[in-house]
Amino acid sequence: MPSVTVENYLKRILLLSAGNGGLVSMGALAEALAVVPGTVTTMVKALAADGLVVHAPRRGVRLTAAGRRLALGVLRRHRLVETFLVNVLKMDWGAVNAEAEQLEHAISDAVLDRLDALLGHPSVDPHGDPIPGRQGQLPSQVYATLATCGLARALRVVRVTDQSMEFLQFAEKHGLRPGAAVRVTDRHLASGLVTLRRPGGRPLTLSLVAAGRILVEPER
Amino acid sequence: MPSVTVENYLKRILLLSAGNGGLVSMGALAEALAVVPGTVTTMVKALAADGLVVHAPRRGVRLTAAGRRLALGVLRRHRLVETFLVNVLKMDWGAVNAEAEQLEHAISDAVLDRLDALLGHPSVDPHGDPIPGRQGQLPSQVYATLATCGLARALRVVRVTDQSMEFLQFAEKHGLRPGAAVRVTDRHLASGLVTLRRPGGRPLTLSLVAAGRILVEPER
DNA sequence: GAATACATTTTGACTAGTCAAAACAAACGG
DNA sequence: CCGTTTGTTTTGACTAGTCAAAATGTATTC
Ligand SMILES: [Mn+2]
Ligand SMILES: [Mn+2]
Ligand SMILES: [Mn+2]
Ligand SMILES: [Mn+2]
Repeated sequence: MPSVTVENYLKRILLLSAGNGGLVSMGALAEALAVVPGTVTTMVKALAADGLVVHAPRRGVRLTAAGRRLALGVLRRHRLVETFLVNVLKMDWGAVNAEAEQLEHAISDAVLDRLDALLGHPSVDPHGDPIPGRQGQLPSQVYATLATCGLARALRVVRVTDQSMEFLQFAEKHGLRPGAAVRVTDRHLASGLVTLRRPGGRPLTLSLVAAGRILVEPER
Repeated sequence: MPSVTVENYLKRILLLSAGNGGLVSMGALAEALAVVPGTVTTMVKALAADGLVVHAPRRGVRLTAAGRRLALGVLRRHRLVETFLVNVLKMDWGAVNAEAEQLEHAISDAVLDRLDALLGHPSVDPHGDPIPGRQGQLPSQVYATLATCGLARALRVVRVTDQSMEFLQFAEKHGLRPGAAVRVTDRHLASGLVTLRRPGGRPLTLSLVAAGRILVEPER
């Protein structure tokens, strides 16, 4: 019963509220939703009137419990759909975000439950993004990134936090998907470069910014 | 790029234009779309301005080639989605129409092609409704119905042309799905009753109207 | 502590889609 | 034929969502 627009706003607020204390600025929201800031102000006031968000004027917006519940539902649909598209339909993991952006609004609970069962109740999507549970549980473990981890340690990629097709295709090409073994051989702050090595692969150099988008955990 | 509303209008016009010479009345369209007739008149004028339909005022509306092309695309998505929901997700064939009504607007060509391949390029959906081809080919074979076929002949159900959950569950319960063997043992026009027999099943009586919703062909 | 810069909010306008109710045209029935 | 019924169109109003541009508030800088 919430509109596609409302679902997109709520999901986006949820995703952006990770960084700050849950407060999302109008500007960041406008940018992410590709609308003009004035539009966001207007919509956020409407969402606040519906009890889905709290609007602190000139400071930002945060989800209420009800808003968060809805947002997690959308996110669950999004990530289960992505998992389906990759695992069952064998689509490219760089393409599925755009597809799921539409499908997340068209999947009923009945279909979602069947999909979830078909996929074996996965806990993460193809990018390693955690899939919220049916009751909205969202495990939020903190991981190191290739920009912050220790040097020379045996690591495993757990998540790639960049939805852009270019980055994902680049990562895929170099075997940097969740589960892949990797170790950082060198990190040079002045030049902003990180060098990695994958077992049986050529050394790979990328920027600190890019490295920061790849989350890792110590091997076993 | 056509909106959900436009897609629904075009698909509905296509489905309703079967009966007449392609001309659909405003009233029938309004009824089917669950909007008021004035709304349909307004929308149809907008569709005509976009070259998707031809509006003959006070006579009706018909699809242009462009409109028909779009409508067939929506119908293809609808019926492939229904097939997926029944064949892969094992959903009830009475429930899938409502689900597909939403999903038909959210499926991209890329996803549709994969789905089509996964399903083995089916030519009909779970109700026996023909699935338009990628280039919009729509086989329109004419079938007899249980209300019009010959008596005592060995028949096979090919299609059930009623989307309502009640009818479909009723049909399912009595084994009347596409492929099922059946023969009409008696037809009584005065009372409007048709009696059938399925091999290994009890005799079943239904109204002429209901019988007319079940299309059949001669056994082999 | 002003002056300036930047983000946010407000205002006014626009589009898509809808309804209620009045006006209208065509068909029908006596 | 002429009045009545029926379906269609028109009119006016409303909601959701959006943008452009002006107004406003808060931070930053000197
Ligand atoms: Mn979306
Ligand atoms: Mn993802
Ligand atoms: Mn639909
Ligand atoms: Mn069907």
